Amino acid sequence: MPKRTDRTARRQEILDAAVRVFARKGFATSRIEDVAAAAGIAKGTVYLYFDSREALLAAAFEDYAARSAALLTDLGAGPPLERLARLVRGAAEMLAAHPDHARVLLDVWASAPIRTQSATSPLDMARVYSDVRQAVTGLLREAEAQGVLRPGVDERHAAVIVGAIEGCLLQWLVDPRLPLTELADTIADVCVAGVRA
Amino acid sequence: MPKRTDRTARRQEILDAAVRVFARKGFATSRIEDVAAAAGIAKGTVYLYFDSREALLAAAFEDYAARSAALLTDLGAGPPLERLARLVRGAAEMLAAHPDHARVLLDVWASAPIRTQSATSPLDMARVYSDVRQAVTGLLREAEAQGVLRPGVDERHAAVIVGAIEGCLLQWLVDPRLPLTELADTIADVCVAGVRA
Amino acid sequence: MPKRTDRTARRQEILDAAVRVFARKGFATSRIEDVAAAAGIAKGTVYLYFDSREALLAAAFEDYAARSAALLTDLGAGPPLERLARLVRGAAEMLAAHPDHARVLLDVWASAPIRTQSATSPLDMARVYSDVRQAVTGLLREAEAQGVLRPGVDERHAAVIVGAIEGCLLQWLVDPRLPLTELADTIADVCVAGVRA
Amino acid sequence: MPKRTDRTARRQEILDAAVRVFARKGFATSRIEDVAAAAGIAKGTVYLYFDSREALLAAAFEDYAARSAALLTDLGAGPPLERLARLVRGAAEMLAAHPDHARVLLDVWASAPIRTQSATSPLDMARVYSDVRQAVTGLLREAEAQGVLRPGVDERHAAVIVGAIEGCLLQWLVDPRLPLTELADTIADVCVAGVRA
DNA sequence: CATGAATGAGTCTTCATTCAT
DNA sequence: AATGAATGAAGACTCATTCAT
Repeated sequence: MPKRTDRTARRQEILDAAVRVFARKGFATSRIEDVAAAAGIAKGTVYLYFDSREALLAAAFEDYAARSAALLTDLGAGPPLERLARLVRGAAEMLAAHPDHARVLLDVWASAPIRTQSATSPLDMARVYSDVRQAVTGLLREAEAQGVLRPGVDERHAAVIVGAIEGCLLQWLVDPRLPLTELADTIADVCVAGVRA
Repeated sequence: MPKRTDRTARRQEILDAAVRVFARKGFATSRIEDVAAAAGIAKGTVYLYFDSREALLAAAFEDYAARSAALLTDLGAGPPLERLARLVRGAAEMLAAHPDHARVLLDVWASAPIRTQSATSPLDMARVYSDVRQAVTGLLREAEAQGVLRPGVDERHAAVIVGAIEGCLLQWLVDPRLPLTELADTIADVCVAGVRA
Repeated sequence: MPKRTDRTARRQEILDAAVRVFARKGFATSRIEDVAAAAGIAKGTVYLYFDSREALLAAAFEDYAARSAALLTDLGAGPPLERLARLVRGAAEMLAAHPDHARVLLDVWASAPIRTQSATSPLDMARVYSDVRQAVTGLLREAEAQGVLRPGVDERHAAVIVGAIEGCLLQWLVDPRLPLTELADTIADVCVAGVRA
Repeated sequence: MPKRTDRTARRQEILDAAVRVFARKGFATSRIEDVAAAAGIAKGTVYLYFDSREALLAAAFEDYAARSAALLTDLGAGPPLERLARLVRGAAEMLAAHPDHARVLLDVWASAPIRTQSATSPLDMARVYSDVRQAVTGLLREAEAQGVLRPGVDERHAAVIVGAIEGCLLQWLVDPRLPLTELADTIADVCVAGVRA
């Protein structure tokens, strides 16, 4: 019942609580009241900051999408395959560093509607992956121009590299015993070795 | 001579209808009545064959798990890395051949409970992945014994290979424009090249 | 929990219960559960027969509209002003005979949206009154043709005659001490005397 | 010298805003926040001037009741039937001149509790109509004393006359295409002709 | 076996009202 | 006085599940 002034901070508190709850129970069985309780506020207060339960999931996705986009711009300098390895490791580490957010991705994936045509949804996971593939494809092209790639490498390989990351993430989410962090190097390893000349 | 179809066949009809419905709308928004309608039967009849809505999802998972296990035993003969490539391609093709079942995996993943320790759930996706990783690890060991592997390859690489498949599946599910079938060779390509000596 | 077969009868039972409840408490404060309780069924059952709380009000209105339309066709024979008197009395008696339905009209009126243009609403009270005015206008025209009307009578007088009925109804609804039935003759009296040559 | 306006004026501003809002959306769907927004103030401020949402409706009714009472005292001089016609026209014109207030009457009517016995409510519409009927009855008695009434006219006719006004108002509220102002003369016409000797 | 009417627990969401600032 | 963040009671509606027919 305190009168908070920083709407943004309060919003983030609620979102963090939501991610925590969604991660524990899954989105499907998480009630708004659970989120409110986790945030230490009343049910109705959640609605002052988010339009609906869905909006909480969408906001969580936005957080992820933003972090994901940031990865693509912080690759530093160096040979393209080195930057690729950095990108792969960065992604794995980012996911491992935010396990609750990562767990919520399962729900984001599941709530992705069948996208026959285009249609932009609030949970445009397709766009995120497309962007990452673009970035990887760019790095592969650079490497190819430098002659360090074996022939026949194309954007499909970008999909496989992105897939390797997400697939390891998935296995880790489904079975936390899998050491995602330790896997980061291996992913980079396989991916780079898999395309190098 | 049962009436029209025996109990097992009718059960499978219902399950197929459920998979169809779950694939279109997602498990969360699919109602028992939708499944019944898709199967051309009444709501109550579903309960004569399945204990609950959850049981339908579990049964769909079982179908997948069985097909997945089958993949591991039909690798034929030949050099281990060839069999590995066959396994990878087989998995991708199996998934692409059953798009509705594949879509339901999104819901299976999302309904995976947090599994701190062991705990066997009706949706033991962890077990499935573990089995596949075991198989891949076996092939890698064989290859290693034959000296065709570069040094340092271990069971982590198995996780990455499995991850590449599942991650491509995921991207395809989230964005059907991605050509999963065409990707099969590329996945095998990268995975094998990524571990070969 | 009995298994009823006559859907129409059950629907009418629920609607009757709803009218009873709405009449006692007003639509605004009547909960679906109240209606269900009055009908001796569970809350959810109401929704098997009506889409929403609003739909119950709309259905109650339909009952009224139908009864109202019936009034316009059962005027029998005789001089037009006699038939007009019969119409007026019939309306008053019909309303008095169904006090609960009449009370619900207050809520129907209040829920009539502002109808700037045309737009057909499920509660088209405007249409009902328009129809009655048409009928009254028809009778007045007949009377005029027979020369029994004083000059200058037009469709406005129809509105006033309809108004007299509805206005008495309103006063009765707001203050049940007013004897609507006794008023029927007076309304007919004033209306006929007010237009006669 | 109060800040900008004194308490009474501010209260009236809010009430006017409320009437505007209630007229557009109906009382049932009007939220306090809507009223505050229409008045250009914050939600909480409304409560400094009105105890509750209901109190706003009651206050709107009071305004109407006061205007209605005023009608009864400004009839000027002249023959009683002339004053009656003036009263009828005055009522219709008053209502037409304040369409928002008139629209709110629909909600006032609908919120009238079932009044089995007496019971004074904050929305005593019964009292208002009773008072008007008294006034009309007074005029009719005067006319009767002057021998200008046909025999048999009593207080029931007063109810019909009041009913004619309110019923026309109702039709206009439900269907704004009806020209209430033009109807004023017709109402007076029918009512006077309906009772004159 | 099959049906589908009935149930009622479960949740989202709204919004009148309060009160700390 | 004014504000608007916070509250939480209230209620519409859904739908998995049951069971009488």
